[in-house]
Amino acid sequence: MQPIASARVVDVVRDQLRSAILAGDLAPGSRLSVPELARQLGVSRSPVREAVLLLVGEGLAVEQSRRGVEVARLELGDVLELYELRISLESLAARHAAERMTNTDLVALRGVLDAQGAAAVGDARSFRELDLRFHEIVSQTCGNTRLARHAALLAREMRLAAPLMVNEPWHLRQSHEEHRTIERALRQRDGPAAENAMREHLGRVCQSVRNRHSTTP
Amino acid sequence: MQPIASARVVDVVRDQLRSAILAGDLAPGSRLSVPELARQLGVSRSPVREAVLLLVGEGLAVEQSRRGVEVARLELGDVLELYELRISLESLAARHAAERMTNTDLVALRGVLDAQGAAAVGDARSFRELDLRFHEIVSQTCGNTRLARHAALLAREMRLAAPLMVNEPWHLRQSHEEHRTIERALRQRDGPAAENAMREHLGRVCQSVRNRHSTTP
DNA sequence: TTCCTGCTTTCTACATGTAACACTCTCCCT
DNA sequence: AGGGAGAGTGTTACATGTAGAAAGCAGGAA
Repeated sequence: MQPIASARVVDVVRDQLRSAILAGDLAPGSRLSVPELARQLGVSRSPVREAVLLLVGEGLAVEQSRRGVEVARLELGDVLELYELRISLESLAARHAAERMTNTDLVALRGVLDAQGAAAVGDARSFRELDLRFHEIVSQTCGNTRLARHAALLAREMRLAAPLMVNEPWHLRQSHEEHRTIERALRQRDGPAAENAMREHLGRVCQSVRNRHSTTP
Repeated sequence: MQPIASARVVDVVRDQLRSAILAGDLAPGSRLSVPELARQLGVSRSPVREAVLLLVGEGLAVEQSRRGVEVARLELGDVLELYELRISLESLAARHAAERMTNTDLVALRGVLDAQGAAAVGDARSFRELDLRFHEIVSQTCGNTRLARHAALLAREMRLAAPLMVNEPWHLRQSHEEHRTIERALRQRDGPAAENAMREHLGRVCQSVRNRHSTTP
């Protein structure tokens, strides 16, 4: 059996807070009061304080000096910054993943895409979930552990901006097709093709977010 | 006067520990015992514990589950990972910096390069210091705050690998010339040229590190 | 010698105590 | 009515207490 070192309270609290933030239960701008959270979670303040600091390190929360920590509020500019970074990092990851992915990884990736193809019709929530899984698999199999870690951080931080995303069905379907193109390149072990496909995919999504908000400010 | 919010003990401790690590006073692999450090620094364990966790978040230390935290030990593979990321991020930063740098920034950059040109002869330590400043200025003026933050983290983490670096005078001189090329592109506001120059510069440095250690393992 | 066992020491992880500070609300003075 | 003092509340930041676990060491058996 694997090491179950996650019996640590701080890890549990961090995961719970992260889930609550990403699910929207803790809205952007909410103050994260350590004593209050400790009471609600039934633990002492120490692990809560640590967990909150870790979330700050992940970019999910921001601390203003002496006034405590609050859930990060992402503007359009932040999302564009994040996309720019994701384009750079994930296209690099895709290139390496094409050379280093195992067949098991490819099967998993195909599974995610098939599920996404089935869900793509109107269920934006499931679609986004599978989108995350797709990008996560590519990033985590690139062989560069630091690249994987930074990419995961960026992807998570971006989830805070869910309300700014474009959820039109045709747009989701287009994303799905682009995912298929990326997967094809990965399966053929064509690094440059995977890199380009990933860059174009994220670039197009970024552009659509930008258009969406420049026309309806 | 500006807000002197940095009277916080945790910030002071973090800076001291970081300096000690980067200066080599705390060698890679050293255990960071919270009670011991608290005694030495004359503060309680709480801020020390927080500071240590922050350093883990920065990649300067690693925690093995339940066995505490120790200063990160960078192998050749880690350095290559870091260079790959830096190439990706800093070349992107250079492109944007070309468009967004102020004239004041350019003057500062030129100043760093002139100092580097004067120091390049045999003083590898000063040279490296100015190398850091050069890359820092470019990254910090790119206009993308997250990109700047991630680039700064990578540059700092890489300082842990000082013993693996190549310090031959001809190599330093070559780096300096490449810096000049980058600066020229930035001054001419030529984004793509700055991007390419940065990518080639870091790529060459990375390659020289790789060669150095594949021939003398 | 090598291996096992039990003790000792130290640390981590969590809990709790507390001074100083920030915000809010009330009430009084002008 | 409007503005400001001041109490009251809640928080942060740091200090300290402590159970349990891990590492190191000693000593004895094979």
